[in-house]
Amino acid sequence: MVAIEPSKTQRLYLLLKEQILKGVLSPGHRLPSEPQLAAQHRLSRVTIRRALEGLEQDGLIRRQPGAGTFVLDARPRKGVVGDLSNMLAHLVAMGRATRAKLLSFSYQPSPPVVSAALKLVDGERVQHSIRVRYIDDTPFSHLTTYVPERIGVTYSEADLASTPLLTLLERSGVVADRASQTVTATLAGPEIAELLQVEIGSPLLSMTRVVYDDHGRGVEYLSALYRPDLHSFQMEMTRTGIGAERRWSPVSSLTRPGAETKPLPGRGNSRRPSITPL
Amino acid sequence: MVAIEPSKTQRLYLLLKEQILKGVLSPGHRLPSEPQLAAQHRLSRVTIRRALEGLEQDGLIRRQPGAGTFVLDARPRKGVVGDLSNMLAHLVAMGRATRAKLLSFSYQPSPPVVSAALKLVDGERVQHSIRVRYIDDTPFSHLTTYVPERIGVTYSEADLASTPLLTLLERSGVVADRASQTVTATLAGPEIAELLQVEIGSPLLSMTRVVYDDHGRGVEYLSALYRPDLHSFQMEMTRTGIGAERRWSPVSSLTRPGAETKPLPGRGNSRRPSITPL
DNA sequence: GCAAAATGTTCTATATCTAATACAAATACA
DNA sequence: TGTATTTGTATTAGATATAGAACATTTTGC
Repeated sequence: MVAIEPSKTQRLYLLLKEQILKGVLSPGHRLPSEPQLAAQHRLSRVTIRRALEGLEQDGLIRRQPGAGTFVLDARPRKGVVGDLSNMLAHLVAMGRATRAKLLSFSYQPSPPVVSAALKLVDGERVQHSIRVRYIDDTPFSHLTTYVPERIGVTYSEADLASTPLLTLLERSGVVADRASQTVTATLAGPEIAELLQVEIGSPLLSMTRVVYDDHGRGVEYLSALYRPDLHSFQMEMTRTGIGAERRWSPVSSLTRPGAETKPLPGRGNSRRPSITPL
Repeated sequence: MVAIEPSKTQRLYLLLKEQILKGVLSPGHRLPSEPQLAAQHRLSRVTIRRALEGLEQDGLIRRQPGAGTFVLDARPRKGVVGDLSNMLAHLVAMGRATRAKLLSFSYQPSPPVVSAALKLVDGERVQHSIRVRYIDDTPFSHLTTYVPERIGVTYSEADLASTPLLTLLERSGVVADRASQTVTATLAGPEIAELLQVEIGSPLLSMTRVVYDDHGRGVEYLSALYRPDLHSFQMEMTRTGIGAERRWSPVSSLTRPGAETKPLPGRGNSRRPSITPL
């Protein structure tokens, strides 16, 4: 019984991809010839070529007969970079067309995980929904939400298909006050892969958020998956405290809808830590 | 020409491994039968079995003829959930033993990406280093850093192997003032996979951070990779503003070292928001 | 005890991966 | 203009991955 290993082709493909994206191999640089690569990695030229074909498809290299294989300008992520927490507001402000497809809508006993997070009594019922959100007709997030039944009944299936959940909640008188969110990385399974239009086994950003109202009661449990090629989670920080207590603290990341792009490192940035380190 | 993909066996193997380690499938839980899995994933039973064999070898499942396949309590080490920005300080505060292995240390012309981020003139030289950080002898982060040469010369190779880079910088009189960081998801290539002791093709949390001093000059470019089974990025937020301007704002997220719950990355972290309202 | 369902085992057949080789076409350079 | 080197293409052969099926053995549950 052998450990499960990836194919040699994929190994080489990932290796080269890594080096290119990482900048080890800079744009314009010529890769070793196929026979050379074959010798270096002790693989046949067929395998080398298959890996290069993958890179070519990714737009990472240019192959010129007779000349060689060259690294292209691997542009670092042209995607919509934004703070996941306010992303939707962002997109709307930027006038991007977003829509959500409702895949599932039901009332059911709360899964243990959700019960624990929202501090429900065991088996209490919740409103459960699964949505995929699109931006300009390309899927960019997969949202699974759980809301305590007492709150869930205040909106309908149609509401959920058209309006952000948080908006619905606040319309119902719920005061979203605090949230705790966790970001991790996962792999796309067959289902998710199809919905988000990525390959099975692709990396995904996974975010779990629990929202509490002003009484500290859990009102929403959200598990979201994002395509890392379309989004990344960005935040600004400042250095606060002194001595051993000196640490990074987040800065309120209100990204200005007008000001696209860069973290804006300008020293003249008057937007000082608008956050109170209290 | 088809995109380079991992084998179906490996795909399924990684997918299930993920779910188990993440707690989606809790210990004791019985997996669907092999024919069921085959149907769900549209694979042959042979393939299903190969993947399960891998998991069995890892000690993640127990297979009992006639009964089924069960998830074992392989909950590895308790995941250290923390804010990536202050993680190191955390760990130190918790008395965990961390050490870094220096894999590379050199002075070289700045890669274009780094030049752009740090706003260096093209070709300006930088101090480049690659480190792997261990906690209790298991690798948990892979760090690639670039520092402008004028600053880089203030510390030695030995310094870097023993002391956090930011500490070195501040010791040299650099005042780290602001930082911009971006979090995404990637896949582990062969090199990284070996260094972080994960499978090739495993998901990784990728963080890029640019640190600026009080004059707005870039002083450090950091590209870090984290194992999502050991760490996740957590933050607390509050709801601020009114009306259409109502948004999420981050809260200084100091995790209390004392609060040693059974965290576990991913879904189901029921840990109550442990912010210190100071 | 019996039937259903689960994993374990074995087999055949096909597709894909990989190696090895040969040759054509395009390019670079002395 | 050659000549060497490069990528593109094709063929052959063997190893491996995957699908599909049949059957044995163990367990569960009635």
